[in-house]
Amino acid sequence: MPELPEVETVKLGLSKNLETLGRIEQVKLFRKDLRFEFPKKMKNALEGQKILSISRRAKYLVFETQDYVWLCHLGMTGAWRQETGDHQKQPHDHFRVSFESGRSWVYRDPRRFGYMDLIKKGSSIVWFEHLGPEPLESSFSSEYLFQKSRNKKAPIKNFIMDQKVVVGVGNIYASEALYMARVKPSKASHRLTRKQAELLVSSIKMVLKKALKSGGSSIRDYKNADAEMGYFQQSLKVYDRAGKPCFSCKKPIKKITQAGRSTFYCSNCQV
DNA sequence: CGCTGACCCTGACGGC
DNA sequence: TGCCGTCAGGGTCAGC
Repeated sequence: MPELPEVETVKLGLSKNLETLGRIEQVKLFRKDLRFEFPKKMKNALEGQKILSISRRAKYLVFETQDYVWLCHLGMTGAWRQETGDHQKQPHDHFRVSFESGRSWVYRDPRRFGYMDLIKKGSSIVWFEHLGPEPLESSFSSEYLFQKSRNKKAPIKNFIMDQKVVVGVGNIYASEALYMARVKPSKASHRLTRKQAELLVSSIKMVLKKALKSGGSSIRDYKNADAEMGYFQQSLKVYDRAGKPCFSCKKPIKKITQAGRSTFYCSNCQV
């Protein structure tokens, strides 16, 4: 679930009525680790703090309190749930913060590929040090991608999924953007033409923006348990459509494996 | 340097 | 019905 657009949507959801949340009254860890151990100081440090803002960098949620930057990466299956009053712990609930207002946030993550970290404000955030530009910011330009891809032999799909190149392009949107730009995923990055770099950059931006727009509904749907399907079926042109006809030329969509991940493309439309 | 495969973990799904 | 293999949207790392 946690594509960049969904992390953004989670951010917006948690940001609602942030000013009426009040201080963090209690932090509860239901286990000692997710992908990594929770910071030892986490509970003590956060209790009494107030969440001042929520932002996003790459696929990290960034909670700013008076004294700390609290990071949360959702991994593959991480999700936040907002609750009011008393609630029963559900399977795979690992973490809960309760606020003065009586509201609480519960982190659930079946596969536990997510993680959290707590950094004293003013300290450098190591997790962010080697991240490339945000895909929707102007610094991610065709000129940037073109220059960056010179002398890189890696397939273009791997290249755009490399967080040092650009953040937030996941496995689904990599395939989708390459299809939109009509670029073959296996193409060596350094062989990308200027024109293709332009098309690819605008495709990445377009695909993410479109997903961002339907992101809200995707999250609502997600809670309704069956709407995730609807979201996928409506918006994805190649992902998970192996063997099905290309919407443009009707030839069957191909599925290959690159760097251990599935890639979907049209061998006729993409060059 | 770049690529593959293993790994972290659980659940869903399809085939038999 | 149930068991088993495969795969999943993220990311890192050793090893070739």
